[in-house]
Amino acid sequence: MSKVEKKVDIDAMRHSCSHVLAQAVLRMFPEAKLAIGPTIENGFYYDFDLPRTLIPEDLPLIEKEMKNIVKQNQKFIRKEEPADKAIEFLKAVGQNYKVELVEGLKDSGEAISFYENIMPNDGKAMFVDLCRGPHVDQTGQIGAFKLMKIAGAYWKGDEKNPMLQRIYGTCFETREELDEYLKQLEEAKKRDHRRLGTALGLFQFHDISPGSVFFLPKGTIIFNELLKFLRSEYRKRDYKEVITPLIYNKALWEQSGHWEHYKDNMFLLNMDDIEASLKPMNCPSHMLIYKMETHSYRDLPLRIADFAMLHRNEVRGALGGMTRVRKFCQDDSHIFVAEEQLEQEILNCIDFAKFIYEEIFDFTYEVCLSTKPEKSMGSDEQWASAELALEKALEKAKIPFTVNAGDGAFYGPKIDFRIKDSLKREWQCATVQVDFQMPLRFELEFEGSDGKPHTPVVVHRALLGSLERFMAILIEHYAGAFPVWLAPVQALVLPVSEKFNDYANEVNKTLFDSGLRCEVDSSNETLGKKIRNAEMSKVPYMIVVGEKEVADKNLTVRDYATKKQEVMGLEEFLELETLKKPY
RNA sequence: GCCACCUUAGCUCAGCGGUAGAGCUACAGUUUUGUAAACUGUGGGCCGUCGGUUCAAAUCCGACAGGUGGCUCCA
Repeated sequence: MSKVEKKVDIDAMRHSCSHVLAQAVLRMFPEAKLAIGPTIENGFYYDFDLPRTLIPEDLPLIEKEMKNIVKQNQKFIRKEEPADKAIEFLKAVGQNYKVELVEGLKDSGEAISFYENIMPNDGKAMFVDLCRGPHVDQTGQIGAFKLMKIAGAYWKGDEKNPMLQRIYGTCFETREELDEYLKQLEEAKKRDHRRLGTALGLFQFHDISPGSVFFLPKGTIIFNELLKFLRSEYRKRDYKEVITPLIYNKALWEQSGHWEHYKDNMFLLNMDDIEASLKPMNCPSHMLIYKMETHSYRDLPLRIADFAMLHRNEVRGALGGMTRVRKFCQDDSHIFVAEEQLEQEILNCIDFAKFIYEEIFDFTYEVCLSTKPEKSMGSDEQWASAELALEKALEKAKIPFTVNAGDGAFYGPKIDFRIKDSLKREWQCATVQVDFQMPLRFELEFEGSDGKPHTPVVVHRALLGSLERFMAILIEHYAGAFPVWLAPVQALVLPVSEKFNDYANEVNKTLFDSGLRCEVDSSNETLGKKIRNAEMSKVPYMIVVGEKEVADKNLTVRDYATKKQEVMGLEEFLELETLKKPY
């Protein structure tokens, strides 16, 4: 290969690498059955049905075999076959998963193509795989790769199908890029919210209540600051907060339809010998609240907000950190509108979300519009108008979005805001959903200007989503170094030695009285150690006081973000722009 | 729920058939410190739980619990 050779297509290279993986696995396990092996972000995977389960020690052996194949510089040759011949061939070699794939393709009219690997010198056939391509020309063009992990995966992603063994790999053009990527993964692990949560004393989990967070005092501060911020916005945006029960007679869930659709995910209990449950969501409670009074068109939009804790009995395997929990709290609201107010209200929600995501937290996010699923309630006209309302609002807000056809809730279409965690996994945070069904089920009404009863439309919306999940993402976003308004400890006063403790306490009291969350580190440690401790707990401001500061009645302020130190007066410090809250 | 792996001191981890280890933390003393680790000493463990194999189990096997990575799910 010459160095001036045109850049290989990275996806073709990764896909070729997955074929090399399959060939290597087939060498080790001739009876292996191949499923699919596509490229993914930063790499590829391949699913196999193998005679035994793989162990982690297998990966280096497979990798070694792969390196041999790359060294042989086998050629990739594309061949097309009629579907019948392809099936006949695949059946002959016992590749039943591939047979199934071709059968699925048969009627699509798509050409059935195979890629064969042959030795460059004698043309000896080494491996052949059903594949759409494209591939690189020769295995020698595959750059640096590494097999990452083994996982189980259902054939065609359906849990009724047999579970296959999936091997994940990563592949880059150069060794340097691969190393850089592996380093990035290491760095990402350092900002994992579970690790930082423990290191910074924010929260813990306990075996005794899997899937539920114990917020420690410092984590509780962050949680409550988020609530304070939201409440201040609610005041401005005319939301009305309510407090609702957690336990409900099952009759409520029967009325809402959850008993039928969601019972398996609810924690059931007994109340006065009646089946009851902890609420997994707030909607029905708010329908009840709506019905507690009569409503005029003048009341609408009526925005009911609730921070009630919700319990969902998620299957154990789905739990993970604070991103997927059993007990959580949403910044939930149900907005009751007249149909003609719908589009404007959706726009209000989107503006609110945009304000939070962009101006307050500076997140990168992706927005997705989910439309009518197969199983749904309501008329096609209603769905179409709701989908149109969501689409128009997104366009007006100038938010780019993708459409996820058929992924809406059974009661209406929705807009999701998704944010990636440190490991690049996407999590749904904000959601804005239109619902025509719940108002009908609960027979909600308002009196129109015509004096007649009308049915309102409900907008379900949560902007942070679950506060637990949002906090997890915030922790990773800031790598634990929160903006001052969220920081559990905002300033730490560090006396240079015991002699200056009095002055330190005096400074601390002034800061404390002005509302700052501050502490004095009067431990018997060197200043260097105190700085180190403060740095590790990511305190935004370290205020050093010693002989000079006592004499000049001022402070030396070390800024966590900039690592710079500046001498200033107490008043001056309290005036800092960064100390201002967004509420 | 499914597949794989993991679980040792408050935290991070070593030990992997022969009487339980380190660093940090905690506590006590010395030191009085000027911007990322002062020094000395002392604590601290049913080696996740239960069962099995063995003369002997943190170590091997099994079950259970919890966690992690995937899959499925995620109103």
